[in-house]
Amino acid sequence: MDTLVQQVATRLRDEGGRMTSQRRLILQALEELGGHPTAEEIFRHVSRQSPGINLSTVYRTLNWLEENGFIAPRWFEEERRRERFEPAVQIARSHHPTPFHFRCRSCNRILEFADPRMEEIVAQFERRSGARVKDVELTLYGLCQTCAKTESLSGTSPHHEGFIR
Amino acid sequence: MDTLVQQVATRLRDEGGRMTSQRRLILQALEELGGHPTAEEIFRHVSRQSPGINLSTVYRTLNWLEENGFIAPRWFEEERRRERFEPAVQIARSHHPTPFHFRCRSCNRILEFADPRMEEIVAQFERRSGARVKDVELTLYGLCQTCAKTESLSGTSPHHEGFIR
DNA sequence: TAATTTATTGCAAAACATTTGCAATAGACA
DNA sequence: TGTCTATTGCAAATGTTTTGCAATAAATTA
Ligand SMILES: [Mn+2]
Ligand SMILES: [Mn+2]
Ligand SMILES: [Zn+2]
Ligand SMILES: [Zn+2]
Repeated sequence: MDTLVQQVATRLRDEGGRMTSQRRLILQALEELGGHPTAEEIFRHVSRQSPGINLSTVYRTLNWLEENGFIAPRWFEEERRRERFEPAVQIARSHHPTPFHFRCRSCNRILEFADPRMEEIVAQFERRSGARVKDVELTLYGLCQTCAKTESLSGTSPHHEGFIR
Repeated sequence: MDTLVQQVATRLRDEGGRMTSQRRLILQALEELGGHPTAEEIFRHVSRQSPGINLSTVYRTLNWLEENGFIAPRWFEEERRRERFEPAVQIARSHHPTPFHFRCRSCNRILEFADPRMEEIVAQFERRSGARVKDVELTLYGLCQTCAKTESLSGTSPHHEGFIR
């Protein structure tokens, strides 16, 4: 049990599912793309290998992978309707390795980080509220190092290029 | 300059806009509803007063209020497409009074909280990454006190009622 | 107060991301 | 190789938000 495809195949077999060529391609796309690709991006990637594949197949597969803990979706503010799926690099972990994100409002670059102090913040909230916290979503928005520099040079934001998506 | 309607009217006048009966109703709805209403909920609320009002008018007004810093949108995970607007209780502040949220996955109740330690977490991220952080979004998900109790009594979640929406 | 200007509205249609019903296809297993 | 049925492709539906446009009504002017 090593590659993503194999792990998924095993889980699939356990519940009477089938490993198909489409699912194999989508899993490879997740590994090759990394980062936080959208369903659309994954679709375009697999379409190069296999032009016949359908967008709804991508959605169905992504949903199954999510329900089975292989990937996790993320949402970033204005992108109201776009889902970005965590790469399936750390498989079968329900929690993200470095769960927190920073997103540059100028170039859309995403940085990941972790901070042990979050744990105490959550613990205190639980004590005070009586609630039981299962998941934590922390996202910072602003300008990445590169964009912050460009910004300060040219006065009011010239919306420079260098986009990631 | 005291009520929300008056503040908005002033801003409107400053930029050649007009205070309409529809906008007045929507602003009253924001005050009366409080919490984190959706566009749809605001629409239903104003429709009771004035059945002729149109959903797109609600959206257009909400967008204008957002662009002008009177309200702020929030997104909560699975509700992929629903926007919840912060009430306009604290007007003309670009930052939310208590910026962090907890949302119960069982009853959808939302609790708000603040924690001064977040500031140091953000500051450290800025130092290490070189990025400039403008906004912080922290959302916790889990079970509120009430739902946590019910849950523990009855074994596997019976998805009890008492919904907020 | 009436006329003028044009921002705003209601309406219907479009946009956009995602889901779903269904008949055809193709994995898995005997 | 044949059987069973999970999965696919396709087209249509869904749910939310936006947009074009002619009609309406705030605000300003005469
Ligand atoms: Mn990530
Ligand atoms: Mn809030
Ligand atoms: Zn940047
Ligand atoms: Zn609850």
